[in-house]
Amino acid sequence: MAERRARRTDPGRRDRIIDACLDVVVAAGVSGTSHRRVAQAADVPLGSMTYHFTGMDELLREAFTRFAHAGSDEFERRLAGATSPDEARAAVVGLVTDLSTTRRDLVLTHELYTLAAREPSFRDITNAWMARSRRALERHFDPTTARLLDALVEGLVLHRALDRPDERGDGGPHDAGLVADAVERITRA
Amino acid sequence: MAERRARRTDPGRRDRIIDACLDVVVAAGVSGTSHRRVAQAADVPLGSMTYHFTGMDELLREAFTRFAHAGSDEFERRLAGATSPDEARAAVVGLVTDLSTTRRDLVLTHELYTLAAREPSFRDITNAWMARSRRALERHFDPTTARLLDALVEGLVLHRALDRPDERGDGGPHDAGLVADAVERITRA
DNA sequence: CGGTGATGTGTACGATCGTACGCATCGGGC
DNA sequence: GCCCGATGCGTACGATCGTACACATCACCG
Repeated sequence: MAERRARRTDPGRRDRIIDACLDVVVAAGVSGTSHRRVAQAADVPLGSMTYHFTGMDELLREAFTRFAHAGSDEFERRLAGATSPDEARAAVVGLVTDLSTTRRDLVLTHELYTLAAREPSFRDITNAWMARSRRALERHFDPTTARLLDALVEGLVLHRALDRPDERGDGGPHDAGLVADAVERITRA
Repeated sequence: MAERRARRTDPGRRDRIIDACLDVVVAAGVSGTSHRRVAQAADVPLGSMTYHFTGMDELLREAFTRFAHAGSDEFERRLAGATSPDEARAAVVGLVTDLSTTRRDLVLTHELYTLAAREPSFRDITNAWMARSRRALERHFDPTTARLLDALVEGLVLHRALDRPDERGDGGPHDAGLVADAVERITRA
């Protein structure tokens, strides 16, 4: 089997498993994620699962760590472009309205929070994420404002996400203005 | 078996199953919740599960509906006592600092959000919850402020909950003041 | 180029899952 | 007081799960 042998030395197999794990979580939820399903999604043999990871916990931890890093990066990237308080405010509004807008991000974020609510090891991931967000905000706002703003963003994203009854709705046309209003109120202290 | 027969006519068996379901979800997560575990926790035979509920989905839906109602009730109860804007503000601060403070509430809330993020039928539950919260807030604040306040409360509760590295920490002594500050900023428009 | 240790895989096992369905049981009508 | 339809339960089945472990395969060294 040439195909089989080709698989043997496959760098990035671990990476592919991690990515596939996130895909499966999006599709089936953590509760529906199994070694077998991830293996199939990543197109690797079942044995590879236990070879590369000690169990689902480790796999999920790595997967969500990757997801959180990507989110943090985007968060920082958007804020880094701002050179004035007004631009920073606009960037924050953009974060709420654009970011975490896909169903994928939404689902993964909540799955992560749920895990974090239960297990401290996942809370480390969310804590690191929050710390980075806050640090990025503190480059533009005082610490207290940064903290409140961070919480506000979290709540707004969450509400925007759950508010829409259908899958594709965009929360209505007034939303951008509403978010801007909120950011304004918090930051204008 | 007298014991067996006594079980036959057991009113409130359904209720007990629903309550036990929530307990199991807290302990093991939705992903670790099975008919068998809930049956054991509720001290009912396995067959009762499929007799009273068509499947886990229906059971979870009923359980979380109950949970959401309890949360809504508490939310309204606290706000109903306020007779002035200042008292309403204080009530909101109390909501953030006291409510959703237990590990149980925290875990259940996020499990619910996670389900809502994936399935519309659970989103109905969260939508109803949010609608009631907003309506309660609108008795004291204008609609826009109510909406923003609702989002802020959500974010603050979440951050307070995840912030603490250990299980029992209380988020630090400055928190009540911080929350009051945030509420002040949002409502003083 | 042949041997060998490391690397990765296939498979089989025991546990646990949801669910279907035959049967025990009981309240109410005659 | 007895039967019978409805109510609720016990059990068994097939599917799926995680995991262990013997074994195939490859890179590398002598």
